[in-house]
Amino acid sequence: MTSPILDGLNEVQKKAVQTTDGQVLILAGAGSGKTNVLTRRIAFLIAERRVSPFHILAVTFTNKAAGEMKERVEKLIGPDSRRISIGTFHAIFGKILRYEAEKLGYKSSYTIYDSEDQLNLIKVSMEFLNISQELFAPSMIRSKITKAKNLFQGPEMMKSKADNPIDEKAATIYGEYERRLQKANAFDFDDLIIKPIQLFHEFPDTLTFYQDKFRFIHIDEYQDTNRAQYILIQLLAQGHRNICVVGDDDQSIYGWRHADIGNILNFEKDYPEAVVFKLEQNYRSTQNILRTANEVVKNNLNRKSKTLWTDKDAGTLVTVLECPDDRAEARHVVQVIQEKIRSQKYTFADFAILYRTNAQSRLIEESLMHASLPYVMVGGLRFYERKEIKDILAYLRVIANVSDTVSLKRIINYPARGIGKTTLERLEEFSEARNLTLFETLMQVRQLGSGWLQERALSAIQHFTEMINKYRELKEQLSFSEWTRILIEELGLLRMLKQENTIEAMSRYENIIELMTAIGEFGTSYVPSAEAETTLDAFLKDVALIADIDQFDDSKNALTLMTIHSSKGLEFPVVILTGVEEGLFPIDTDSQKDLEEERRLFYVGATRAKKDLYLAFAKRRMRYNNVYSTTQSRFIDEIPSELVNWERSAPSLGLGMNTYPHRPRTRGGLSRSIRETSDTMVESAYNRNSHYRAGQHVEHPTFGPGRITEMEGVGDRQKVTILFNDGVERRLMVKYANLMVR
DNA sequence: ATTGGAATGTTTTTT
DNA sequence: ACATTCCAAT
Repeated sequence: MTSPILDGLNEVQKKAVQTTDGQVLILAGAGSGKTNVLTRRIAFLIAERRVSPFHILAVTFTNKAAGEMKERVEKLIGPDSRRISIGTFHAIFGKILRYEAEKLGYKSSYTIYDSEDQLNLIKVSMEFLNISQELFAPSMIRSKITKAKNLFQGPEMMKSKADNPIDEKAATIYGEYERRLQKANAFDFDDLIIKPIQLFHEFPDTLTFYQDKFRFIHIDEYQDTNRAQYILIQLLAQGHRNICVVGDDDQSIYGWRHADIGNILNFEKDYPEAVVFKLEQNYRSTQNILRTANEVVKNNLNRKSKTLWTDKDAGTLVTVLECPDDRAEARHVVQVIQEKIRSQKYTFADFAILYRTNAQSRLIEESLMHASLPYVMVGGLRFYERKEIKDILAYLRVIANVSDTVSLKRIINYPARGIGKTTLERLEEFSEARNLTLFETLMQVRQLGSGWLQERALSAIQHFTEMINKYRELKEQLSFSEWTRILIEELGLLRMLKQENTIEAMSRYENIIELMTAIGEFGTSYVPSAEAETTLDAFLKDVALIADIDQFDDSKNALTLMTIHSSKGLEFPVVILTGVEEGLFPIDTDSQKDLEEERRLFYVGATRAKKDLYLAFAKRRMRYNNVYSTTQSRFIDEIPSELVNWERSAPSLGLGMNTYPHRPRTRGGLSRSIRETSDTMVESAYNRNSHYRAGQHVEHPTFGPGRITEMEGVGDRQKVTILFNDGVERRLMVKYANLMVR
């Protein structure tokens, strides 16, 4: 059979694509084209096997991966592909819950609680149960509850399995927490997986419906699924028994999130008839990089044996950068990048700087800023988790779902309107006694107003409920972005921030504007799928399920900074792993199991590289407040020495202009505020040397002297095209370029 | 009810 | 070193 869908695939890949019926396990090493196989398989099902897109389910690990897969399938078979269900577990089953909420006693306007909301609710539950938060840390309780949920254990089962007083207490809190979640018409992240299981158990008809809908099931990154996800998929797959899972046990790095590597290791036991394909040819990296990754991961005992190979060249050696301390490491990494850009045909976007912990990004960022190199950072503090954003989202959530008590409490007195702690306490007691939601109590407070609250509080409450109700009506009449604009205006937050006029307030101000832009864009692009989600519900769901990596925009010409976890699935010509030290990477050497996961993480990081791989480590590093002496990671020792080129970092003083003995300090501390204020800071830098025009001679710290040939954009987005003396024309962001007028 | 300063915890990775 | 939370003062 010849089909353009199979073009360019190797033999194993073709077979994997064509084996559409029954159970298929695709063990796909890093860079072996597994996403390609998956998309072609889906296209093949539709185009060749004449399966309706309606009957296909594809679960990906991130929204970004889902988006890319959608795009690629559409390219192969056209717009019909839009009816395929592609998305993350959370997105797909969140949507199903939207339709089926009533059966479980929820409303379809349910709210999704993130871990901060979760923690709030756990604290409330503990207060209610009179359990000491000093003795039982709420965050510890949360992790126990979430673990139970991921193992598909309810409060009763958790209690019966508890073998110590802490677990028993946690199970009790779990029960109360569940009760309150339900009352708030809210699901937490884990519920998006386990409530569908519950739904399918309780309503066999519904299960049958979805079994019949999803006749062909695909799960990407199967090694990172957990127990609950496993159960959910088993239930669905029992219908037509067509299930294809793709994964790589060597890339299982989410054990700490209760992912169960056993799911992939035992697939053949679950399905004795399963056909297994091994994709072992790597199309991404050089031999040296691949050998490095293989040699290290080989030390793991618990794995399916496979060896990646490539027909590419040996390539350059892996470079180990030994640095005296963490600052020297950051500086050296930047020097390596500048040198490569100068001497070879590399551009900023070719580089990724990866680290084990987000905290490591700070020094690297400082170093990059100092050298005026453009970068995008994935992770860190997330946009939608910033306080000012969450405050506004809380309004939207309450307007969508007035039962959402966690959000309601967040905004009831923000901005301050005279509903204080005592008032709130009374209201909550009252709600509890009458089994009302907090909002219901607020609505009734006037009728019952027999002196139990002060008149001032009463009228404040009335104002508040009137406002919320006004917007509940307004949202039916105006467009999403129109009524949110009016809401934000009425709250007066922007005015407050402007008055404050601190750097931080300005950054918050900008963030709110950015949120409004995002709302505007969402409002115009969202196409409601008939009688399903309202625009508001859909927006809130998207926001709740967004991952850092989803927002990563690889079209910008900038270096990439992210954790190794976030880098899974991506590739870059040059990858620099930093902090490759004992105690940091591997971070925890307590148990063999954890160590093996760290080693797999190393494998993931190393195999992101196409051409050049750097491993940097520092002999001394600041953590918390102290300086610690460290040694190179055992992973470095596990690499055969003939693959390694060892470089010692130059001493930190007396170097060229790229060192920064005393970096200019903004007032007060650095670190976090840099990220938040960078726009403002850059703006002032931009104002200092703003008036560029075409024809002007300028100097760039990396590329040297050149002449401006073209200008475009304004403010932060201003770009210049410069013809440099090496004859290369480059387009740069003025914001980052740090040009000097000559 | 709001504000400011002190005490406390946090950093491993995140849907 | 930071941010959040807690507590006392106004």
